[in-house]
Amino acid sequence: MPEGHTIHALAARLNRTLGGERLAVSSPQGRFAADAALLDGRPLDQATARGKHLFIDFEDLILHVHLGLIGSFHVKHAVQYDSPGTPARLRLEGRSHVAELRGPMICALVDEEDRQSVLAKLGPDPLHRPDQDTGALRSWDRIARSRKAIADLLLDQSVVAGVGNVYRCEVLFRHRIDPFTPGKELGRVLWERVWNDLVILLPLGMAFSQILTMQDQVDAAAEMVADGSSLSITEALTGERLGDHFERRFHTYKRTGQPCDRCGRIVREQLIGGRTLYWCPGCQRRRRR
DNA sequence: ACTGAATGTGGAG
DNA sequence: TCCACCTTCAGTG
Repeated sequence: MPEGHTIHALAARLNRTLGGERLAVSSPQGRFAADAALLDGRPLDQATARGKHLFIDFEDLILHVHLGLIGSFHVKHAVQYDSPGTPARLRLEGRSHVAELRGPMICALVDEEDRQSVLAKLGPDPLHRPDQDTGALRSWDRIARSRKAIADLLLDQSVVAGVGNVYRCEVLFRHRIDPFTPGKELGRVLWERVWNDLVILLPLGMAFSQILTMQDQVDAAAEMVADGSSLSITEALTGERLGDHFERRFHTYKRTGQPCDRCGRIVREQLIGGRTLYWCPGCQRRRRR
């Protein structure tokens, strides 16, 4: 279930529940056993997310994790140590909490040079504060030079880091953009609006552990964060509020064959950028700029 | 451009 | 019961 908001919430949660502690590290499943032994007994200094990548610093050793499509990294109270189903690739056990990693695409020990080369390949991340101001221009540099469709470019992690299939479909709908518009024909001003929207949407997704793109839900969520009374700072910053606070609703994602909630035209799907794109042919037409 | 892995799980049939 | 999938990379045409 991972787009960028999930990984950032996970990093925050690991810091809160296991940060600073010396951990019992193991690989019940076995495939990571040798490396787990190297981490065993070391302090977890810091977990950091960038795009969909997670880095966990254990002194000079760095654990690099990418969940891929089906990976999961569950953090739970140590008392509820009922490990579900298959043994975990990686198990981190602290005094109060246990984290278990299953089915990751990447789980490897790396050095600082490796980390920097991963980061160097990533575009700006709407959830990374230093990128929030500069990201629109940095990503526009890439988009403006590309003939590829904007729907394709949005999934390219070297253009924008952290956006996945749901956010791409939904943000294109929110700005009524024809997904097949070549990057170079999109227009800088329109792209800036999309970027600024992502800078709002991904942090809200992180705060609520749920992708929110319907404007009524976005407004309600933003108000709860600003309000502070209904959502604690901690919850907002760590994504501690898990799911089911909002009904799962989208404009186009997985709505093939159903009428568009704005214009009534039938939502369509098509493979682009290797993934299923959902869009409304009525709202999302090519525009002259 | 397309295919197969990693391997959990919710929703369609 | 099946299978697509909020992902990416390595390996093949």
